[in-house]
This record gives sequence, C-alpha cells and structure tokens, in this order.
Amino acid sequence: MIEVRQRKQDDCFSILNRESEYGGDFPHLQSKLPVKQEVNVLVEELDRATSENKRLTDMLTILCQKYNNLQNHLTDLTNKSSDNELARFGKRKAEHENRSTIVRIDGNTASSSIDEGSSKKPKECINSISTSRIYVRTDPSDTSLIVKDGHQWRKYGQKVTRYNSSPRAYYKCSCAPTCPVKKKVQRSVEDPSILVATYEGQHNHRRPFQAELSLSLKPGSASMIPPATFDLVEPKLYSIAKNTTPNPEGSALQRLLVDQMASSLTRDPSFARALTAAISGRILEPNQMEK
DNA sequence: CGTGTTTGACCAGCGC
DNA sequence: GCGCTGGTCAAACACG
Repeated sequence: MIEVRQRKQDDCFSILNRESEYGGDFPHLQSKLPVKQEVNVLVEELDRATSENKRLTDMLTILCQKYNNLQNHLTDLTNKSSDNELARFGKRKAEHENRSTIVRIDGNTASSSIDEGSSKKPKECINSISTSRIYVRTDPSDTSLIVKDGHQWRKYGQKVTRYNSSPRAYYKCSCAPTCPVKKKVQRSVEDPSILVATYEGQHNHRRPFQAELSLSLKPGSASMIPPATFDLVEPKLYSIAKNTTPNPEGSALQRLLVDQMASSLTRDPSFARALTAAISGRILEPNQMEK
C-alpha cells in the first residue's frame, strides 16, 4: 500500500512537471505550497474520490434493485386489474385486454399486439407494427391530454371510449411528413391522474426536441413520473439493466435516459472532479499492476 | 395568413 | 342485417 501510494506520488510529480512545462490551466497546482505536500493533498483527494465513486456505484446498484422490485409489484397489480376488467366487461373488452397483456408481459414491443386493436387495420399490418406505452403522472385537475416526449405531434381526433369516461386523443407525428408513428393518449381508468400514452410504429427521423423533454423531466415541473418509472409496465427501458434487446423506439428512449443522466451528472462540478479523479486512478492502475 | 385544435360525420370490423 | 365501437377525416374554428 505504501508502495502504491509512493507510486501515485511519483506519477503526480511527473504530471506536475508536465503541467509546468506547458503552462497548464491548473492554477491550484501552482500555489506556493511545497510540491510534496501538494502531492499528498492530491493523493488524498484521489483516494476520497475513489471511495466516493465506489459509494455511488453501490447506491446505483441499490437503486436498480429497488426499481426492479417496484416494477415487479406494479406488473402484479396491472395483471390483477386486467383480470378484474375481464370479469367486468364483455367479450370485446376481454379480447382487447388480452392483447394488451401480451405486450405487458413479454415486453416485446414488436409483438403482434396492437394495444387498442385498430379495427380498420388488416391483420397483416397489425403484425408488423410495434407498440409501446408510457405512463405519465399529471395534476388530476389538469384536463389536457398532452404528453411531452420530445417529438412533435398533431392532434387529429378525440373520442370518448366505451369503458373510460375520459376522452382519448389521437395524434400523428408531425416531425417528419412521412413519419408513420401515431400516439393515443387517455387517462387511466384506475388513476385519472395518470396519462397513458400508446405509441404505434417507429419514427423514421431523429428526435427533434430533446431539450424540451429535458425541461419536462425536471422535478416539480409538469410531473412526468421520474425517469426511473417512465415506463413501469412495459419493461423495455428496464432492459438496460437486464441486457435484453429492445426495439429501436426503446433504444431511443434508453439513449434519452442516458443523455438525461449524463447531462445532469456532468453539470455537477463535484461529480466532474470525482470523474476526473476516477479516470486518473484508472490510468495509474496499470502502473500498480506492474509491481 | 399559416398552423394547430376541435368536433361531428363517416367508415369498417365485430358480435349478436 | 343491425347496432356498437374505435379510428379517421375534414370543415370550422382559434390563435399567434
């Protein structure tokens, strides 16, 4: 350990020397403290950052475990409520619910199930369209059917459906003229404060309004359910952790979440310092291995 | 005036 | 065949 520490000090000396050669932009390294003492401070900070990094990793692991448990719990509840509705409503509803349950259970968004079962679509078309669903918590007093997801949508219809008193809004993606994606937004029967957005098809263009989504994801704003619970029923987002192969739309959401995390973390100066320390620690590790 | 939303009409699938 | 239902269209309307 002492040897390792000495080695880190040597490496820091060499870095300091190089910095002085190039007139580097680390003014704190050019203070009047004795160099040896400064190196000790740096090494301590490096150790502290490393331990903090480990602590953050542990926290992330725990967070993933909790999310897993929460999702399992919600899936159970959803399945139960589906069973209840099967008993309550007639055959038409039963078939509809069965189809949507397939999506929820296997999480395969490219499966043959169309959530609301467009009666106009030929069966072969239904088989080729992928669907996904997200749940967004809103203020119950807010009657708008707007889900900010980073894309631009044009509303082309609204209907009150048989088994849900709240109207269902129909949207088409207007980001690109040829984009075939459609979206349906309706309040949940069980919890009117939750908006259920069902997406059909895949975007054939890039997401244009990521910044807007960033705003909507901020805590305390229009109350998007926190990113970790962005899509609780359909586990494609969770497939990040489970290492499955989601469809392209799922990948887009994954990238979005990763971007969100990355941007929020990189904005934090302390995290940037810790990251720098961790990286420099990695660089130093091979030297330690040589011993 | 251009763009997006609203809303009644229409269409097609499904069950009876 | 008829009625119910979900999905779509398109004219009217609102808004910046």
